[in-house]
Amino acid sequence: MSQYTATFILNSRTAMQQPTAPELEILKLLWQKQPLTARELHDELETVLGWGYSSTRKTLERMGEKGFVAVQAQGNKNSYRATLDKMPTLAGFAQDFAKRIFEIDGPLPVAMFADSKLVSAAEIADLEQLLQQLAAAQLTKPVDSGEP
Amino acid sequence: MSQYTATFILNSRTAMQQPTAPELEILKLLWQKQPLTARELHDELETVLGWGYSSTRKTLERMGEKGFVAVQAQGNKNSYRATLDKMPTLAGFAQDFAKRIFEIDGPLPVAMFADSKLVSAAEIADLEQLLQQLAAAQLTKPVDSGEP
DNA sequence: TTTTATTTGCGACAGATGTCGCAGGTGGTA
DNA sequence: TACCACCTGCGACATCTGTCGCAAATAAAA
Repeated sequence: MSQYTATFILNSRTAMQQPTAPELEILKLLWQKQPLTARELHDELETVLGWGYSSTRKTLERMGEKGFVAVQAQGNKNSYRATLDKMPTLAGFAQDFAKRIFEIDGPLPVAMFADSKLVSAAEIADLEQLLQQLAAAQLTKPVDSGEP
Repeated sequence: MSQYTATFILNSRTAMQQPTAPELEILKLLWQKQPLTARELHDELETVLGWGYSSTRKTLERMGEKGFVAVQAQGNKNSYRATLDKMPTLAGFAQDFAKRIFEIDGPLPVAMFADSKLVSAAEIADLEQLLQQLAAAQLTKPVDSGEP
């Protein structure tokens, strides 16, 4: 079975939000190499996002509030580590995409992820599992009536 | 060849934005049956989004400003029609998803859309074309340096 | 220990989105 | 023609995001 916990499925009431585009960029870096300081993260992101250092830090700060990353004060500087697991997060995006954009109910065929620069063969196997779980969970989920 | 114009590719400076989640919901309805009045749209959306009538109209209004829909004053009531073409829009979402989330450069395999409740076999063929174009366009596109 | 280079926390601001409510028309009906 | 139901334009407000800048704290260097 999968070594990951399917972070997204739980928590129906709080509607666990997905990371935004820039947040995902940061998470990707962290999944590659962990932990990293704000400065390190920034230096990599700069080329891609063209941000000022402050923007990077603010984003990190907000990600902390949302529980996407954990801060570790190491001496005087903080370093960050992802608290969101890679594969469940990615699977969540995939499922949401399939469902919301294309109205595909069953799990997506993992074949489509073969060319991804992000996932290894081993991870693809996990992804398959996760996608299946998510698809199943979705079918049993009652229609959200949006009551506050 | 595809009967659609690839609305998204053009327009590099203005960065043609994609519709948001609720906006897409509205577009989907319009692609199914066109034109529709605000009230008609609302009655269908209500169950899914749990919105008030005003919210629906405001969203429609903003979609008009963005050029996603066109308004037609018919007597005293307005009806709306989508100005965004279905397949190019969907293809845009797919490509963006592949690229931004999974870092897949080539075009997505169309097989994955087979189970979509949204696209017919004929449309899948078009989708394939569009995805290929988008993937190609992406490769030649220079890195965005974010200069204002 | 005084200075200098970095950090960090936090406040700010503009723009996009979700979500309403109100006031002023218009058409049909009594 | 006076009234009622429904429509439209438009202003408002709370959030979330993207993006900074500043001042206080800390570590490293002189």
